[in-house]
Amino acid sequence: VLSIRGAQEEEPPDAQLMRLDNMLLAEGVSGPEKGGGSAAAAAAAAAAGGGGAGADNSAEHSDYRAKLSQIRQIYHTELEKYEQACNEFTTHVMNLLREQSRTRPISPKEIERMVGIIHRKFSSIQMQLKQSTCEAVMILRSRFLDARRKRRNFNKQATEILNEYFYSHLSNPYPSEEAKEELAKKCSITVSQVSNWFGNKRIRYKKNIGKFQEEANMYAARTAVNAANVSSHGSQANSPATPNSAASLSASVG
DNA sequence: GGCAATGATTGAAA
DNA sequence: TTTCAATCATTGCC
Repeated sequence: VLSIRGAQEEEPPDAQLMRLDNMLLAEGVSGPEKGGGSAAAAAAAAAAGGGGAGADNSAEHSDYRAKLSQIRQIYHTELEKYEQACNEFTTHVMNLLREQSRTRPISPKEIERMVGIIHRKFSSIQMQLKQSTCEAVMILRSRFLDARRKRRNFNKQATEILNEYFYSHLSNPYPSEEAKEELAKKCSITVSQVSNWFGNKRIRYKKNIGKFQEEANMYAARTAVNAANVSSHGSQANSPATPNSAASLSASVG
């Protein structure tokens, strides 16, 4: 009675095992040879491709699949090994008991108990295997999904647009949500990429203003030239920009 | 291969 | 929630 109660109180006995099994099945590690795995990989690839380009997605996808199938292979050979070892050990113990039965009476219940103990031992080992396999898959997935690993530099035009905004708003380089959306559209990047860029730019500029001085001068001059061109073309009527600031900027520079 | 530049992430602070 | 500051991971130049 004690042992039964103990077993029941030891949390759910195989709830964790079921969780592991479900996960391995979902990831395509323990399922049928092909199909489930590629589905999971495709889902992961789709999740990873949210950012931007995604043209070289198939290469990464196949890389992910290759690594997953490696994990899968190791998992299966290990599992098979344990099963074989379990069977061998069980028959070995059975033989011993059979031999012992010549010298002492051995009840079927005792044999059953022995087999149960052996199976429990081996299934706990299998559980460890499943757990470490799950961990390996999780690590693989997190690496695959980590956007830092497939970072691409923005193209020159995008960087120029962002820098232009930054240096022409140097006193308050915090674009509004609308401004971010517009910049994102112009640069063909996402709004969060714009936010990241400004976050990085602000902190790096602040940390080393001297290093960015040349760049700042260049963009200030360019902005001034643009402002001068706009005013010389007499397009004040359809220009929503504040004429005061533009005028003062162009006056002070040129 | 070493190194600086750069985009992304993370946790704390505002 | 947004921003800051530190850090990670990759890119690209030498």
